[in-house]
Formats: sequence, C-alpha cells, structure tokens
Amino acid sequence: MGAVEWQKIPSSLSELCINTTLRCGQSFRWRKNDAGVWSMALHNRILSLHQDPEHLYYRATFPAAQPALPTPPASHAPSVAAGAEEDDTPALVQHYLNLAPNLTELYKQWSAADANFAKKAPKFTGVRILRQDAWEALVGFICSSNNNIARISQMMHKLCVHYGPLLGHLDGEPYHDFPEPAALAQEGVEANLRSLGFGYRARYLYETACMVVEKPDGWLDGLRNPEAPVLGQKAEDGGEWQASGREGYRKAHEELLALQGVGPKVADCVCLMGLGWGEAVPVDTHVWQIAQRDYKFGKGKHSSLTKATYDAVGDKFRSLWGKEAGWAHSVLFTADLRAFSERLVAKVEKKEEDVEVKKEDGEEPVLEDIKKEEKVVEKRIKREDEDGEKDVLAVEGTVRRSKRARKG
DNA sequence: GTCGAACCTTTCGA
DNA sequence: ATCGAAAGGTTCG
Repeated sequence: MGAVEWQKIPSSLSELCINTTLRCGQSFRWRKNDAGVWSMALHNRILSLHQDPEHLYYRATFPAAQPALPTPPASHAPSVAAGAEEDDTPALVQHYLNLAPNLTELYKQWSAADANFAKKAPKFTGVRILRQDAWEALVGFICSSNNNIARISQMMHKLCVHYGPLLGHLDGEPYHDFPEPAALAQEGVEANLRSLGFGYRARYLYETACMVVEKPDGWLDGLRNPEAPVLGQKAEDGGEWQASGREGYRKAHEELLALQGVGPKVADCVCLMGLGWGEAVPVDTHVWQIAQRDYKFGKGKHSSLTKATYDAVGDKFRSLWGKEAGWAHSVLFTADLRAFSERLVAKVEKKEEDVEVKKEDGEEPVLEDIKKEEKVVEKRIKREDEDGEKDVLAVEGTVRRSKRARKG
C-alpha cells in the first residue's frame, strides 16, 4: 500500500461539516474509525478525511503494485508505486466534496427566502451535497426504499465486499471499490443478494444492472447536469431555469424512471446526488412530513402523497429556494433525521447524563476510553456530535461483531 | 390519475 | 427484554 501524507486545506465548519455530511443519508459507504477518521474506497484508492475548525485533512491510500500500464520495463518504474504519477487526489477531493460553492452564502439566500429554513438551519450548518458517482447513487437509493440508513449502509458494504475490487486494508478492514454495473448483471446475482439479506431489492438491483449494461456506453453520465460534469471534464451551461426544473433535469428524471426499483423519489435522489441537478427535490416520508408540518401541504387537493402532490411539493420548494432547492431540502431533511434529533432539544443540564447512558448501552467496554477521547475532540471543535458517534459506530459494530465475538 | 396491498429485513422505541 | 411499527418507496392490479 502506498500511503501518502495528510494534506490539508483551509475550511470552516460552516462551509463543510463532514460529521454531518457523511452520515446524513447521502452516501452510505463512509466509515469512521476509532480515531474519528472517515474513510471510503473511491476511484481506485482509499480516501480518508478528518477535520478541525480551520482545516479539512485528506489522505489517499493507493493499492500496492497497481500498474497503470501493463507493467512495461520495470527498469525505472521507481517508487511511483501507485498514484504518485500525477496524484489527482486533490482534484478528486475538491470534486467529490463539491467544495466550489460558497455554502455560507447559499444558507443566507435560503434563509432570506424562507423563515422556516432560517429557523432550522443554524443547527445544521456545513451540510454539503456530495458529487457522488451516478451509478453508486442509483444503487444506493434503490436499496433505500422502505429501509433504514443503518441497513442501507450494511447492504452497500456487502455489495462492495462481494462484487467490488479489493483495494487494500485500513485499520485491519478491507476496502473494496464500488462494483461496476456488469458485476451485478451476472447470472445468480439476484439469488445471492437475497441470501445476503437484500430482500426484494435484490431483483431491482439485478434487473437495473442488466438494463444499464444494455444501454449505450456512458448513458448514465450522459444524463448529468452539464454544469457538474465528471471529474476532468469542462463545465457547460445547464439550461434555462424554470420552477418545474430545467429540461435536462426532467429528461434525466424521466429516463431513470424506466429502471427497476426506481420511482420518482429514487430518481430525484440520483438526479441530485449523482447527476448534479441541484433542483431535484426527493420527496420521501421525512420531506412529506416537513411539507405538511411547515409548508401547508396535507390538506384538500394535496392531502395524500400522490404523483401530483409529489410534483407540487417539488415545485413549491424550487420556487422558494431556487436552483439549488435540493440542497436546501437536504439541510431540512438532515434536521429531521432521528440520528440528529438531539440537536433539536434545548441544551439542558440533563443532557450529559443522557449521553452517558446511551454510550454505555450496546457498546463494547473496550471502546470506552477511546470514545471518551473522541468526545473531547468533538467538544474541542465545538460541535454537538456525541449523539452521532453512537449511530455510526452502531453500523460498523454490526458488521464487525457479526464476524467476531458478539456475545458478551 | 388515484388507491391499497404486498414486499424483505433490520432497526427503532415504547 | 420483547414485539409491533417504521424505515430516505416501488410495483402491481
């Protein structure tokens, strides 16, 4: 493995908070280790992240002996073992984390346009829409139907372990890149996924993989917002704005609907998080609750979440928040997640106690000391994420414990 | 266009 | 602890 030193770039927690962004239901593959470092296999390397109030730190770990070329004369292929020849990790980080937009400015705009956003957003700053791989987003959100984030994460992990190429190990854990469509379009995949606990989504994944494989090359990325091209491509104009969404967005949404297991909500998730269409507003159970509670839906004409109501909710948010409505929506969605619910309660003296109780419950005692350190770090950077660790560790815990001594 | 039921399994919360 | 409900929905009739 060719590990590279940590790099750092200036970044405030208002511009990006990875502890929120990486576990708010956008990507389901990030794992946090005991030292508080987030890692994920991405584009043929293991990308690791952590941050303090002033900086974002990143590091890539490349697989050993991964010759870009069929290993010509090994004569002077020196320590360049991997990736060192033009390390594109800085560009990848910039691209994946979507660091270009000024998030503070966007929050200001959304707050000015919407009192409810202004009220909710201050406790959920730094939520950034990631630019994920479109295929991964498609698979992840097909799995998300009628499901919970912990299980979706577990399923994505299994998918990588069983069908993705192994890149290497970190903290003793294997990291696999995300499988290509062809890997999931093979005979027997459906049955195997079912046995792995995917339930009825096994068939959706297999059939969608087959359909994608049959499409012309580059079909999925062809549905991208030209303003948000894949890494290395030049940005172009995204088309004319309208409250129902730009033409390219509508086209992408419509095409995605033809895939198995893809309805309006999943299609919007892929549009927003995989294809760069900022106006895509996925309306799920959370957003529907929000729309009823805070935006006067749920009565009369729009009393139930029909297709027409679905579109109306999206239009409402698009006309309210504009071109990046899906982004604003994600902030409110995050605020609605149980995993973050503690931020909504007022800071009272009882809180410390509650946290302690939660921590002891269901966690390995061995981790106690480490976790207290972690807590200190979290406090130092002035975030309130003690609550979050519990959830994240729970996800990893099930994976790990299933292989080791679970009974204690 | 709308409605209801069925769908797999895990996690959550009372 | 245990058990029903809910979980970032979609499909089918």
